[in-house]
Amino acid sequence: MKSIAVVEDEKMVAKELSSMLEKEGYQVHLIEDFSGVTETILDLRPDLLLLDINLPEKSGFQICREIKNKSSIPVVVVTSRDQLPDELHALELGADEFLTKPYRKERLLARVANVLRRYEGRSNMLEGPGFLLDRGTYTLYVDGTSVLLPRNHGKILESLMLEFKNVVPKESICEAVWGTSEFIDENALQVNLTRLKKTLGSLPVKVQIVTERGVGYKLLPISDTSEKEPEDRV
Amino acid sequence: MKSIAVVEDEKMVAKELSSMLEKEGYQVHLIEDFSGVTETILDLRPDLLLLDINLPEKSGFQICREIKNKSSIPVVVVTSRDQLPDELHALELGADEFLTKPYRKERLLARVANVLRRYEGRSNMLEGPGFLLDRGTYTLYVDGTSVLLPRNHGKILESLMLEFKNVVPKESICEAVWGTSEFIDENALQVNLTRLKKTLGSLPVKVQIVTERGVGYKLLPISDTSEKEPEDRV
DNA sequence: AATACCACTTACAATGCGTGTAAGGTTCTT
DNA sequence: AAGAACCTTACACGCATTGTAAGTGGTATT
Repeated sequence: MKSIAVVEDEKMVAKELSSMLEKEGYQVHLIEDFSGVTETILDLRPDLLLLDINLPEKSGFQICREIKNKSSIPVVVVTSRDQLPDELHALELGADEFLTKPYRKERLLARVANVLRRYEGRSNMLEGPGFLLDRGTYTLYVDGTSVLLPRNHGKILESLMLEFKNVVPKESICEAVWGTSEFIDENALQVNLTRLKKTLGSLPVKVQIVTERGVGYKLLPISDTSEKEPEDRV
Repeated sequence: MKSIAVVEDEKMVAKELSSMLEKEGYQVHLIEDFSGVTETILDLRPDLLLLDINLPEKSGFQICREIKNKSSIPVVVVTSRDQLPDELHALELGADEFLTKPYRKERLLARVANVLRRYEGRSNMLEGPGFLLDRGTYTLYVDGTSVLLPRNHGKILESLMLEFKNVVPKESICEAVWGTSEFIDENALQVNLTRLKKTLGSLPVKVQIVTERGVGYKLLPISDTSEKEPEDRV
């Protein structure tokens, strides 16, 4: 069952949306506490986000941007003002659909289904800056072409992407690659990491593996090697 | 440069659309002869189709359906009637976007850009009934999962998909797999074909390799083994 | 019905890629 | 300056993919 997070401040509308979507067979999460919306949504990991732009506390645009930055959850933006700039802005921020209130029930449902269908299959794709990683085959999509990563390279990249911008301890990576088996050889990881680095370096990928001496590794956007990013979250 | 095919019967509108899109940097193909529109479009292989629903000779819906059946060209549907059923119907037929006239220039351009961006990278994907084939790595996407085909299996499937439903002579397949080099061994193809057949058989793919005795092979949708399909096109 | 041709199956050997191991070099830190 | 952590390189093993070969099965034509 697909789950949908709904962010909407007008309670009446929220209720209506909720029941409409539930009747259609979706699992709905109404979000009414707007402090820390973004985190709430990221924790929920819904299959889709239905987002009102006009919120009391925080701009819907802001939320959209944050969600799109930190995840690849599809976003459908809803607004009461039929203002073109809003729509363009939302699409710029990565929104996948845009609807104006009042909307017809069928139209909304059709759009939602459309977006979900569009993202279908992309479910086991990890999204990075400028590239996609297929978690099943470790096919890397970058710049319109595709490259096949060897399984272990892929697993390493995968575990780094899952903690994007955060340090992943070497033990975690080993566990991800060889299963929870005890440290076979730390060097094995080392070698594979180097190989992966070389591969990534030869591709137009806007990302970089940075080693954190004594701890592990992290994946960073290129031209952002500075230490300003929050990195003390381990 | 992205190319866009425009199907629109009102000449004024067509001209306007055309210049608008060209100013934006697209290569526009205006289609004004509506006999054999579908073939014209398929021959053009545009990156996107901008399609008016209300046409004199043929229903836009029909065109949309045909294009979506025979290709994976993205379709943006435009209509003058703001009728919900139209929109739903279009989306059902696989249209990617829906716009009502009169539309704001920016909105249309934004939608077009959005759709094009969405299809980016999918450019080297071949689409079959219920699955996708990445022509770069021969990753097969089916039913939400992905499988990696060996290179030669992939090449064979690729050449069959490019002539979907039509017989591909054995020589053509050999050429596609081993280059134009002379028939190495017809048996090699035989063996690989069998292996590919087995692989496909073990996947939830709605497709089937049928051998055409003395000629070659063809790819057919499953539960359509009958001989009614046009197969004499070689 | 028999034959000849074509399609299929199976097994096996070879090639190549991915991988881990080992040894030695480099960089960082104290 | 020394030790620790990290990196590089080379090599050998193993598995998947592939082509070869030989033999079986099916079909069409006479």
